Amino acid sequence: MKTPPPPTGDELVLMLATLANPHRLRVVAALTGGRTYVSQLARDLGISRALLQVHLKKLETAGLVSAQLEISPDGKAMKFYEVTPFAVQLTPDSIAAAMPTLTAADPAQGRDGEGSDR
Amino acid sequence: MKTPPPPTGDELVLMLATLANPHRLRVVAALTGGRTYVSQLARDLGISRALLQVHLKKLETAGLVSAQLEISPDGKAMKFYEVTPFAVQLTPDSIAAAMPTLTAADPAQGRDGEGSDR
DNA sequence: AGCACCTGCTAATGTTTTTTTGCATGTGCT
DNA sequence: AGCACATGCAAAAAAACATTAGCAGGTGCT
Repeated sequence: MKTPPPPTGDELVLMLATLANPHRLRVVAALTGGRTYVSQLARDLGISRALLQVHLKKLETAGLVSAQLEISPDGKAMKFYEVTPFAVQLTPDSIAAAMPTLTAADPAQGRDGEGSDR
Repeated sequence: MKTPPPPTGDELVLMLATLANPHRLRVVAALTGGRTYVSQLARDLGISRALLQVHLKKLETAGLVSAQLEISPDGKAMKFYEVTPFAVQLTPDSIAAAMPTLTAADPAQGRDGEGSDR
């Protein structure tokens, strides 16, 4: 088996920012136990559907979960979610390695504001 | 060598929330190349000292970096920072494993608000 | 004394998240 | 028709975070 391709700096921040939330971590954990549909997941986690949907959308945007809309035998439209099998190693070095691909406002450009600070 | 102890749910969120910021990631990356003092680091990264200090404080609170105040031979007080050699594997399973120790507002307690949603 | 560096803190401001509320739509069953 | 479930979206309120600006204090050198 080979190591999964390391994320770019931007992907890394997005991933970290997405996982840096209790609700979203719980969602990932819950889905690790198997796929489910929105309403059911909301009941399992004890949060409102509206809130859960927002979190699911962010997780999906970060590519941490994926969804597929299915029609249950009794005609109900249900959206099932499942986790994406991601794997990222977080260490000072892995972070340093991702920095060159971080495009977030890089101050090391024209801006300069030191000197008369005191 | 053995695997470092997995973080608790709370430590995990704190760590993720702390790293989920471009500036802080750059700080970690910069320190990976060796320790430095605040003002120098601010110049290297091209950001204000005030801003850097705030970020350093958060990184330190999360235990990702540590500092030691030193007096340079010419009498200047300088605060050196260095990275903590952390290592966390981020996968659906590692996250699920940390959930039982996540104390952030756990809806699955007394609260109950389903039923008349529509 | 005045300048160059170093550190630290806070109040105020701007921005971005997070959560709630409310409304719309659709199917099946009684 | 009315109830139970499912989905989706968006505006508005609340809370958390990021950044700036300004002030304080200290050492050494010219």
